[in-house]
Amino acid sequence: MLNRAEQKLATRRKLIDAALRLGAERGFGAVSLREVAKEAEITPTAFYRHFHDMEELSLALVDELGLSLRQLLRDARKNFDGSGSAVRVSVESFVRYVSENPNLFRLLQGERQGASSAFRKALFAEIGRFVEEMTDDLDRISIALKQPLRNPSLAAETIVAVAFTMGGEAIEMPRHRRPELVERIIQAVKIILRGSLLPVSNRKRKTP
Amino acid sequence: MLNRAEQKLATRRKLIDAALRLGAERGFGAVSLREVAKEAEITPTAFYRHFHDMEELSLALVDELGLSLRQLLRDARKNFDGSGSAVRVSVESFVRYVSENPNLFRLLQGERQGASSAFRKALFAEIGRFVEEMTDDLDRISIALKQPLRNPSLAAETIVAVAFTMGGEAIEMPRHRRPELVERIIQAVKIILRGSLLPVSNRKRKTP
DNA sequence: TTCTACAGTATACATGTGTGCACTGAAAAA
DNA sequence: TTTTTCAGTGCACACATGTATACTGTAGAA
Repeated sequence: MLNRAEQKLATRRKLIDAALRLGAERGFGAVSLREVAKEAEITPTAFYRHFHDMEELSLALVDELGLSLRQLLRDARKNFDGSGSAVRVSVESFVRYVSENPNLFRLLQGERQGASSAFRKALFAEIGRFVEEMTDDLDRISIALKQPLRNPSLAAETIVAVAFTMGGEAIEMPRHRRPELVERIIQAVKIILRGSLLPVSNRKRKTP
Repeated sequence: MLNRAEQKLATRRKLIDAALRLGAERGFGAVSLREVAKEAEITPTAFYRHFHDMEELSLALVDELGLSLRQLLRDARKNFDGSGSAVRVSVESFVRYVSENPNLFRLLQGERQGASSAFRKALFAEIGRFVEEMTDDLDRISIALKQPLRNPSLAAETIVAVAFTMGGEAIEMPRHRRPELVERIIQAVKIILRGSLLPVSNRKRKTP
């Protein structure tokens, strides 16, 4: 069986999952402590054994989100075996991630505006980390392909903005139409990468 | 003085403004009917003379948003006198819009996820209209400049996604740092436009 | 085996919530 | 002038909310 610490952790998980489920539908600010407790099958007062208020729970959700985003990056890199299109593989990983973690993703996109200040700060920190990692990837790729980019960090930020925005649509879309969405995101990302390329100097072109 | 119909309209405005103010901070789902009524300085029961519930109020907010977005487009076009950079003028108009209508903009960006289904539907319809108008503008400009674009509607969608995402940061940013943000958005938009340009065929380049 | 720490329960209370009902007073219609 | 209309009020209700206080049962330390 589970020992005491494990049991406590399990209940904590239940609370986090409950908050995620309820918050994704209505927006996190509209979820009450009592609702979360009920959804997690504990009494309202037992809630305080885990979090001192809803605000603290929300910060735990952001941690959860950060973790999952790093997992996403790892998956995307793993799935890219060197052959094929890195963009396609990444976008596919991303849309799969959104499909499999709709509640976390809703948190990410929905609470940028609207939540408490501490919450927003934590959220933007996670998004910032994600953009940084993507910047590193872009740097590496552009060096490997000898296709230098003007402003890799702006390119990364732009790609993330577009992917996150368009990715949000995936959640409410019937599954069979998601491949179309994947194609559109891929096209958008390619537009951004193409627009970020430094022009190849004419000299090189003219003397093959 | 105000006649009866005007008075009623004035109170309706107060309700809408109140809802916008409160909803922008906490997320719309977290705002109660009673709060809105109090903020608008009427009794809770008088609320029902204007809207049959909070959901209906929220749809009025979306109308408000649509109106303001069309106003934004008109302003941006008006401010562009033909000289200078159309991108710069548009982005400046946009960031000014966000600065002057922070609550409407929060509604736009914050409630895509999380609100009721009818609300989201209305919201996306407005965003869709905005993207369409921008597509038309891009078409016109690219024809005027004889620089055809691959996929104007995808370009427009991408530009809107990026501008709306980055524009959201303007609200919480101290005023004096907004010019930097404007520059970053301008760069991002230019990246997208550049990436959307059809390659100039080599033939034309080689025979001037 | 006894004792203690502590996750979870039960009960209670003040306050907030949506909404029904009967009302008022003044603008507008008759 | 009299009557009607109707935005806004006051009160009342059943129910939800956050949280304080006292409790219980059991895992794990002594």
